[in-house]
Amino acid sequence: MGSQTIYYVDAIAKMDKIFRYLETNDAIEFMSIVNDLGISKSSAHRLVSFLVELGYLERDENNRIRLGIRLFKLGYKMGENITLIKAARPHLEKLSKETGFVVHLCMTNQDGEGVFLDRIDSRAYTFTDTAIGGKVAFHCSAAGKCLAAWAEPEHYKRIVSSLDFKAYTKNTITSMQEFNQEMEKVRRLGYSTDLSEHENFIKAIGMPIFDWSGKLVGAISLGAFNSEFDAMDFDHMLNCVQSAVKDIENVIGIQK
Amino acid sequence: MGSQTIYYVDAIAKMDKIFRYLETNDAIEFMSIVNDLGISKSSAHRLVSFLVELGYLERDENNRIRLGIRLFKLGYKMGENITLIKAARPHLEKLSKETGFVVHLCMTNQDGEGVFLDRIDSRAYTFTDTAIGGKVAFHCSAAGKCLAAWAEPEHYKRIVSSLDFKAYTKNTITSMQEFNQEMEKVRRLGYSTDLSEHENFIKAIGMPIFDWSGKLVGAISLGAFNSEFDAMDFDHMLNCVQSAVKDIENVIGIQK
DNA sequence: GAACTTAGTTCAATATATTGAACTTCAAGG
DNA sequence: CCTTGAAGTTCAATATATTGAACTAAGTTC
Repeated sequence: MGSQTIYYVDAIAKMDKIFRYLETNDAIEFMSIVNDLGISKSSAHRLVSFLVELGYLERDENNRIRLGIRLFKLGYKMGENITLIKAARPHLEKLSKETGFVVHLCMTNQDGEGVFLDRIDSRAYTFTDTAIGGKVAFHCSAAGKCLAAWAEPEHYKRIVSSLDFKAYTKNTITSMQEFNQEMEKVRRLGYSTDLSEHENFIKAIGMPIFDWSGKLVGAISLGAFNSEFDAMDFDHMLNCVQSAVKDIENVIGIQK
Repeated sequence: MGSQTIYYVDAIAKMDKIFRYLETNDAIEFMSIVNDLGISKSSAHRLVSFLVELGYLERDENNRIRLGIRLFKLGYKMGENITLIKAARPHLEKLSKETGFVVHLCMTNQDGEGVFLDRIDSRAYTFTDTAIGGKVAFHCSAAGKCLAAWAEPEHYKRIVSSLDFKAYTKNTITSMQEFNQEMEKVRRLGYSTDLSEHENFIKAIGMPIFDWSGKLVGAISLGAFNSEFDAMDFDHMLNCVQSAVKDIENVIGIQK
């Protein structure tokens, strides 16, 4: 799966362990770093204290450890480098407002993986399992299918070879044959669907975003709980997504 | 000024140097890490390679080094912990739309410093010098004045003792006496102003945000170029800012 | 194609960080 | 008021990382 580690810097690896832990836990106690992450007390203490000094970690009112504002700052700076986010944001918000559904923006990162770039929550709820910056499944998500379907040939090969076909629901695509058929269908229709293939209670439509040269730059998806999704006119949803994509593509066309 | 370094972890300090460098430079060459940051080639190479493996850095098409998606992800996660951002966002956008001006959201961090949390650019321009996560000046910015004016007594003392009274323009407050007078005025009026005190060509109004218990949680500011600012009715601006603050305070009141 | 420059690699001596064990506080719970 | 556990500190032996120098490879410039 992941590329094997060739390089190694101890303090960085430990820091990364702590950050990973803090992605699933808002705040942790110092001793859980020692006990759960297997870092010795003295070096953990030094490392954490230094990271707090630099702002990468913070201590809350109960002296528990949290992610620090430095990461917020750097993450924002990183996000500014991704022009797609800025270009898409207002149109994703409009799309979410029009439909009341949850909107996701995704792109392919440099390692060829699909990642979530942005999410607009619906008025009523949010999908908490789609972490911004986190990975998008290619075989069972609407946006992921688009990223795969219009990937460059060699990239497509890499995607295909990396598929694990994990069956999240009974509708999940679990074979290469099914996947290739689905890809052809997506390319033919110009959009993708996720019909409860990742979560039993969620359906979604996905559509690719191309730049002026016709290169795939990302994909958006519009998702909702099954009952809501089924209750809405499919063509209307499709039109809404389509026009959001058009708007985004126009903005991208303007900027360098 | 800054708290002196007590703890130190070499690899982390080097990483921080690189990140700092990448805050002002979108992409850098490997040798500039060696030459400009004074990190030895062999350890720089190992460190950078490992940080790239983990996703904290990325290499672009020209093999230059950039901030990585991992920081984006962690920064987003960190931002989610700051509920004020989420609560305020839509109302800041509304305020920006109503006035056409640039809106900033600020709060005090755990070290007692003022930091920018969010910025809504106007249709026409953006203030590129206000980095999200960066520091807000207490003596020469509209939002910073509010953060100071309604700070808890011991916090206020700390703020006052940390003021350097750097004179950015001829209007900048440069003495303790002036500053204390200004603070009293701000408290009396219920809002603050920055009349070209930081940038010669920019003016702004600031207002504090309180939670249900009356505790200061942040401040917003509405800024524009002098000509635009002067052209708009002051009371109208004030009303717009006021109603945005009210809306934000209502949302904060609802959530825990 | 000769001369540079950047990037990446290797190595042994040196400098630095890690470790666990032992100890001190401090606050909470019985 | 005694006990417990989390948090923080210190230390010397051990393990690990850093360093600069020397080298390869690849790309650029003149």
